[in-house]
Amino acid sequence: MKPLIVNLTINPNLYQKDPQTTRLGKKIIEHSVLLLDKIGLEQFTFKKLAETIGSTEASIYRYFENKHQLFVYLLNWYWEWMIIRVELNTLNVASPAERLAIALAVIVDTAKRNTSIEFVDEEALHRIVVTEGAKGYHHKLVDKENREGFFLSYKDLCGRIADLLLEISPNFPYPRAMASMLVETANNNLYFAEHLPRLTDLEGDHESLSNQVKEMLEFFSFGLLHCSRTGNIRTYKNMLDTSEN
Amino acid sequence: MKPLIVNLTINPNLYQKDPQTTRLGKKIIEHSVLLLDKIGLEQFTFKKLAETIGSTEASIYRYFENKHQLFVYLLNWYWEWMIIRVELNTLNVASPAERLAIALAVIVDTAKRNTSIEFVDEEALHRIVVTEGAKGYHHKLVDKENREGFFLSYKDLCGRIADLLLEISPNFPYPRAMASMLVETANNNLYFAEHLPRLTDLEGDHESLSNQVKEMLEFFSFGLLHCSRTGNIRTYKNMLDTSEN
DNA sequence: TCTAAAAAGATAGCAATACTATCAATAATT
DNA sequence: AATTATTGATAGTATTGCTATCTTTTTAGA
Repeated sequence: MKPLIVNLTINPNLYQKDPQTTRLGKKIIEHSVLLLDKIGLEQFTFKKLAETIGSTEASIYRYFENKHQLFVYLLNWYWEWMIIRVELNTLNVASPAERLAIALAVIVDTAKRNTSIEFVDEEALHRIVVTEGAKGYHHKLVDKENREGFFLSYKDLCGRIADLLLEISPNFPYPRAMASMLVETANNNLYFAEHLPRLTDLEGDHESLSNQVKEMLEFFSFGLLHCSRTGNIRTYKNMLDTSEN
Repeated sequence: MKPLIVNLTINPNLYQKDPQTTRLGKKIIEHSVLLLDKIGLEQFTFKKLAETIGSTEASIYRYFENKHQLFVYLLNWYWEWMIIRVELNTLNVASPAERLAIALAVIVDTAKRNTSIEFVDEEALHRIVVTEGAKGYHHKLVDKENREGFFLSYKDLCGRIADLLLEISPNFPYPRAMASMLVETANNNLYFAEHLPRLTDLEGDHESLSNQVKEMLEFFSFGLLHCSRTGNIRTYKNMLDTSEN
């Protein structure tokens, strides 16, 4: 089946001129993903980007105020794409537990790709998010940018996962924290396995690794959702204390 | 009781000249913490730091190659301090579950402070770690820096928590991933509560918040440790599926 | 206490970064 | 074909991220 080519809506505060509307704009998106993947956010400059696409710094500044805005634009692209994939892949799935499992698969990128974003290398974009995504919202201007809606898509994505958690266990005490934890943990463990292996238990090639991360996230989610139905944490702690082997 | 003033050992690869040995070195540490807390990593420059301590750029470069090295130096300071606090506060505690609870309290900073680091504002340093810590190891040079031991302290800290998890439940399948998740989740939720509240369920003033984070991390840990003893995840998922609310 | 060495300060300079402004050339639309 | 939007070309500025050199001050040892 031909992948559905999706068109993403991005908050206009994230650009000066909508890059999706022009040839140069699309080239900027396309090659900024490739260049960021290649050299990383710190080394990335508009000058280098301009050189690789045969344009000029000034032209790129017409689309984005600075590299941070461009970076967050790309993050939004990614989050919006995740939302669509979760949506699409859970459409006809009745069981909320199954829908959660699908959402987790989408986030670690093991779900079958039945969507494609025009002119963007999705795997490169995923690597960028895994490697540097957190920089998008860890800085002194978060509050201002948050007010301007820079992180709406991320919050929406996490919100949908939180809703699934609640649907499964309406009394679950930490749906939002759990949702953001699952997303962050997915990315972190992919990153750690490659660069700081002592911070994870998982290893193997890309595909095997993704599957392991997915399994682990299921263990965390379904384990805790189950807990919140059956017992209370004080009890657990005491049980663990006394049944020492 | 007077707090124990601890002296921290930092990997020599993290500095050009040991800042702990000179007056200027100590001033650099002290004021880089304050300045980073105030203006953030992006705006922080050696020039500004030099101005605030009445010194010069060139002099600071004698201690640190660049601001990234200084930043990771401070992160190591923080991690080493956490290790010492966990160690000290769990010394005479027999129960591993209790020791884990203490470690979590130290990480979210609710444990009683019975140590102090000379000339460093610990609360400012903690805020820096919460806000920007992840940038220390999310970049293109991780592998090189990891080989040089830049992250040994972080891995050690997480390793100790992983060991506690295993001590409580020897069959727990993801001790390392769980340990790094707990540390990252602690920082993230403190950050989210302040800046992106939809990504967490917790709110309140600093002290109340820290306590809530601690409770949540206990819920996650003890809940999952319990799971790993009693059931298997497939079962949980199926149970959740069929016993719909 | 004098002396040598170490540390810090002062100054200069350079290449790269992060922009802004202006004007000419090209492409797209009507 | 004319008008408008888009891009390119060029220039320029302030800041950043360094390195180098030389002088002055501080420190430690004999």
